[in-house]
Amino acid sequence: MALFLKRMIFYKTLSNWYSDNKRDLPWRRTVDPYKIWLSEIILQQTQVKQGLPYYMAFLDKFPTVSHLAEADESEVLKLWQGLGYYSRARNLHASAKYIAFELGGKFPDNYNSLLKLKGVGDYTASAIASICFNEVTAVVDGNVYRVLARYFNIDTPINSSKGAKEFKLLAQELIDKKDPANFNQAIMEFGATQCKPQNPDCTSCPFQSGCLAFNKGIVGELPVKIKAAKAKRKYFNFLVVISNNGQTVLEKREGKGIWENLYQFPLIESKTDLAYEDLNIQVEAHPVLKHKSFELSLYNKDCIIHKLSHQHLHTRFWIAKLDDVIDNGVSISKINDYAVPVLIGNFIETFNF
DNA sequence: AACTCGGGGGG
DNA sequence: CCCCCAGAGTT
Repeated sequence: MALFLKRMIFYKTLSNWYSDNKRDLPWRRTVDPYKIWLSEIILQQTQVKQGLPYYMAFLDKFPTVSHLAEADESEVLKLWQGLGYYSRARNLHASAKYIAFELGGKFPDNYNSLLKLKGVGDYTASAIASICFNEVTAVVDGNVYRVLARYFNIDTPINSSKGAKEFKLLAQELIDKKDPANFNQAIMEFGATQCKPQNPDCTSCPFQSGCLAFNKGIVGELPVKIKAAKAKRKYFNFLVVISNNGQTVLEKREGKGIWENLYQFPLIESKTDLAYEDLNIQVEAHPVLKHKSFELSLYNKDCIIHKLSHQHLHTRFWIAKLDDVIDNGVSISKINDYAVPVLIGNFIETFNF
């Protein structure tokens, strides 16, 4: 009985707040599972402001799951360029093909079926199932962790398996069974715009009297998170070849690491900062320059430091102007057709080919 | 359980 | 420098 009442009050307060404060976002004007799915994948670890233009561009180019399924992966990656976490794009495309060609175009319509899609985990399956199909499955994203940790004063680390279970269970107890779609979206919106990570607006918060963290003065200490390892330094030396017939060399990144299936200039990678002389020798001896006559120059004397969550890339670009043609080159005039990492894209934009 | 996977923005 | 973001997959 106490739980029932608590739940009632929580949702009443939340839904009132939401109806007064919700942003008008394009994916709130539809329950088309394809569009909701697309929005959820784009918004994984990505703020609305950053993801919004990509959502519009994807729907413009791929209005339905069939359009997406029939595209080449290279097209999908090109449209995803700049958004990061490129496995999302590869998995999105793979799942579109699965839906279009193996499920006959019928979009999975429940949590368990949705979970079978590549790139769809507990959060995304819950979001689509609740928003599109009114299934009572609570979402637990970064916003929900924060709101619940503060309101209920829970200090279990949110990025531990214990925390994941605990918060999922709590959210599932709190969710409004009559309107799971509205509950899920409301609690996330509340976390995103009011119960923010920094400087939450507690003075105007409708949950203030019931919020355990506020009443103990520990809002800033919650949620608790296990610290991530510090970023590692790596040293990237790219070889920008320019042939005498307007071509350069781009290589597709293979394998499991960062930027899988994106393109880059030939790369010499090292864990330590090699001495200039050693580097120069390596660049000159690189396979793509073998048996060629060229003039080598270092584009940036000071390293460009490209910062990612888990590694800092200290980068130099070497320009090799060839008095020759090259094998397997790509026209510099078509360089913008290739999906490249931001680090490469910035160079291409700045460098005057 | 720990690690990997991007890039942008805020303090 | 630190933090976070409508997380998921791999080891």
